[in-house]
Amino acid sequence: MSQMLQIHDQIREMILSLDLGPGERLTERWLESRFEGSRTPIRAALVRLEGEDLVRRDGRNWIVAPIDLGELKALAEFRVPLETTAVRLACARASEADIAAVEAMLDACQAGAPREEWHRVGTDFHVEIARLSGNPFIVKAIEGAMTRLSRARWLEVWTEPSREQAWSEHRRILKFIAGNQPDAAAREAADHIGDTRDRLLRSLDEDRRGLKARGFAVIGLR
Amino acid sequence: MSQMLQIHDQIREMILSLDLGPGERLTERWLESRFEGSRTPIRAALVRLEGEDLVRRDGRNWIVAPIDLGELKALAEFRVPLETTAVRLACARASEADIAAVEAMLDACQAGAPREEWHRVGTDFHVEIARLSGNPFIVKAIEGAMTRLSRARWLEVWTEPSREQAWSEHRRILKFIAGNQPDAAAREAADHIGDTRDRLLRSLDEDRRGLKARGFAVIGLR
DNA sequence: TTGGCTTTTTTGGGATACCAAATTGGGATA
DNA sequence: TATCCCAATTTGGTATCCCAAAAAAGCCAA
Repeated sequence: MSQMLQIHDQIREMILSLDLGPGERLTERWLESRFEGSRTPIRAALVRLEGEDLVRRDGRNWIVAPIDLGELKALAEFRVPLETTAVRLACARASEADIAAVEAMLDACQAGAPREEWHRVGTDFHVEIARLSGNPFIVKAIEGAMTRLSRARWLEVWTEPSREQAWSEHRRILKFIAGNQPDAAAREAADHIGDTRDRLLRSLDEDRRGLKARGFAVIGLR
Repeated sequence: MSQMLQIHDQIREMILSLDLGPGERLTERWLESRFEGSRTPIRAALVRLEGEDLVRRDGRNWIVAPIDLGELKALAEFRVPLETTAVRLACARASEADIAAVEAMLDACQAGAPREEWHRVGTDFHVEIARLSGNPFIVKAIEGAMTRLSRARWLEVWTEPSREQAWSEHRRILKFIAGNQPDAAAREAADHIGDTRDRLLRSLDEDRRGLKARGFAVIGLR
């Protein structure tokens, strides 16, 4: 793989894991020394990351995209029609094997699993459901939405009960798809997205002092 | 504006106007001489265009993204839930002035207008409706979808009657939004997207010999 | 100390240099 | 004439180089 793609993936990973804080400035020269490559592949990686909206311009400078809490509501509003459509299509199109694979993914994440694992599976579930729809545009849109949500979900306290609730909601959605009950699956999916949004906003609101203390640029944080 | 953005916009325009044919190979050195800039800004522009899926990699080479007729169906399937949601939100949120502005845009395109004008307004209408929803993610998704449709619409015969029908369907959607009738607006929008897809596929199918003769890489063309 | 001014440094944008891999083109050979 | 092989060319990937603008650091005077 080209050096540029390696650098792109590494920076992306650092951003999504909050290793690079939201709003933090990135200089091409610092990245140059950090990744031991020249500016050419680094600049290409930055342009690419800008297209994914993980990195932005601030005047002439590069910054890690801040987290915008206002976006979280718009994002839920965006996801509802897409994911309800996705589960309906999944009912019509997904094979039993496809569904079983998603089920296995959920099973693999048990109570003792590390936080990173829960985080990843919680994102991947929605992408995989989108994939069951068979529509690549829906998949890409959900991928983008979940990526944008990803960092806020790290910030979420992500307590045991909220994990439990999300997990059981995922289960329920999948069950309705397996049972070919599109209306119920769609209703469940819409409820789940709304619940998740509320959980997220509530816990971020409770934790706002901690976020400021860590110096993260979180827009819309009172 | 930076040279890279100028070059990006110019290449983008050439692609969307079919000045650069779908599937055509682009070499960085040719673009260099064509735009009288060095490879640095051209390379950045290409990476950016790749993010918009207007340009792709073919091995080590750059090519203009081919047109995939199979995508047209998936694209309509993607647009329906988004645009029905958009018109519903527009009913709830758009001001009379906002709606009047879109109406004025339609009015500005009269019978004698050049083909380019019809093409542009036909795309912009959907983006502007999405904007009335107030949801930036819906706007961006619709922009992307309409961009991907754009070139296929040039290939469409785009006859007088089909123009007429599209125009009156647009009118009807807008009227229902102005009258705050979300259900009717949504039904109208869904029908319009389906009708457009059918018109497009039918006329592309009829015209397939002409497309091959022009050497365009059109995937899924029998 | 502080407020404005100048000088120095740093930064991103662009141009160019260099390389390795891939492609192309000829020409020798069967 | 067809085929194989090697040299020359072209291409994208990367590393540097140069520049103008912006930011930072001194620095002097009030």
